[in-house]
Amino acid sequence: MEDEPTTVWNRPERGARGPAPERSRAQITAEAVAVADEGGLAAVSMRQVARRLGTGPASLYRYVSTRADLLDLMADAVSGEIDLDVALTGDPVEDLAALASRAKRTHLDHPWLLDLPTEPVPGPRGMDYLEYALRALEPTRLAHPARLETIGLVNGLVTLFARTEIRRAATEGDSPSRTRVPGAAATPDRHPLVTAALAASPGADQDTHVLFERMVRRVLTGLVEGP
Amino acid sequence: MEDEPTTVWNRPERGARGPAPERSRAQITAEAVAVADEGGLAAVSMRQVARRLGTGPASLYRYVSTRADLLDLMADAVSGEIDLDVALTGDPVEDLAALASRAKRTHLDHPWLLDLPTEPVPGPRGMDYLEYALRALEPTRLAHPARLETIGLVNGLVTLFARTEIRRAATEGDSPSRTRVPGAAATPDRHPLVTAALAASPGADQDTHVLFERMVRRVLTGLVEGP
DNA sequence: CAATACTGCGATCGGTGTTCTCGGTAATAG
DNA sequence: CTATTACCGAGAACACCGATCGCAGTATTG
Repeated sequence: MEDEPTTVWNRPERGARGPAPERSRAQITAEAVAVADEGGLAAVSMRQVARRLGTGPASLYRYVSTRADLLDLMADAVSGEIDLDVALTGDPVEDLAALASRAKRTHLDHPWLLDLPTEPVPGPRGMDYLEYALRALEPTRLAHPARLETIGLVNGLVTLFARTEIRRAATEGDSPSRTRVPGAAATPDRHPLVTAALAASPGADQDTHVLFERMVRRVLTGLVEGP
Repeated sequence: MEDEPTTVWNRPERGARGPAPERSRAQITAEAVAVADEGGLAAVSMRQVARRLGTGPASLYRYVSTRADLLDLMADAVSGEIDLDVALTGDPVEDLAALASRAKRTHLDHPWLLDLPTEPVPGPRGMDYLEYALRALEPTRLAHPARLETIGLVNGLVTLFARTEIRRAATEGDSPSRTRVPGAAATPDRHPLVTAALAASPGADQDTHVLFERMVRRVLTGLVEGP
């Protein structure tokens, strides 16, 4: 009936009694991020991270009560890479669009962010991000819940475009005829439009980033000054 | 240099030589979907599915070359639950919005869809869906790549709203004070706007579905008749 | 100083995806 | 009609995973 707090963020980093811990959450998190950056999220196992830290898997559980906790820490750590020192202009659309751009950049730097099993519980860095976004929306007449939803939607657009850009970058290096992966199940008679559309999109057409910017601005203007 | 096709969809379901298989991909997929529906995606293990089919884990690899294949099959199977027999009206915005609504319904019926590690490779059912969406966009003057991107964006909105609705439904049954999970790392002094916004969003405000419909229509009108 | 509460960590448990192998079976080739 | 060939089922095993337990050692508290 009186169980412990459920997220990493309200569990104390360490107790006050025993010997000083030889490592810190930040250190472990940094190592885990490094592992994920080079080997993908699947490579982030307790054993792997422990090995790179020169310790045993069991020791990590002094700092983290589960693997999911570690993933939350990782997500929050890279959230801290988003620059929040950019001054706000006062135009909510412009400010949020710029923020979204920087957030997408972080997703491209750490593609494993999109593989996180469940949307991570925001930590202090994520809260800073949210606070910044809310400050950008301050000039608005939106109700408070609507502001949160707006930010959520922008974040959704970020992950959406980040996903397509990452996929595009990953498919880029392969031979074009072999990597018809998305059209594997397309049959020309049953799916004429699909085959036509797939055939007509060989080049990376134009920079998806400008499409992203335009999209975000359009959605934001619609939301901010609409009803 | 000459390796086998990489997706389930172009691997033959069975060979022509040996004894008839005792099961089919469809049967295994159906069982796996059932497992996921009641136990979440984590419950879908080869052993679990095999046990429910009354066989051993190794046998499943006659039908599926990896667990990821099984997940692809599952995703495509539930894609088939989206009704594609609804006649098109000729209004792309209206038709795509209606389609998106039905797609979101499917996501709510199978919440594990959002937990899929990577966006699954579309199968025949997914292709039917894509073909239908492209037919809806036929009256448009959009270029072919732009049509695919539009559909991708609508799908993104579907997953986005499905995620929030699922989360809301899951959090609904808990006591309101204990389940302040999202605000676990919010500190009132450092994040005044966040705490204010979180405090002001207790009720489920209004139906998110109408917000979804409005959002999709707005985005679509902007994309379809804009440049 | 004694009690206490912590840390590090080897050993271990139950579970996972996947492969090997082998006996049996059905379609095909000669 | 027989021999070959390619397939199917499945038991056993491998390597790895997340997580727990218990114990020796250590710093803080009373």
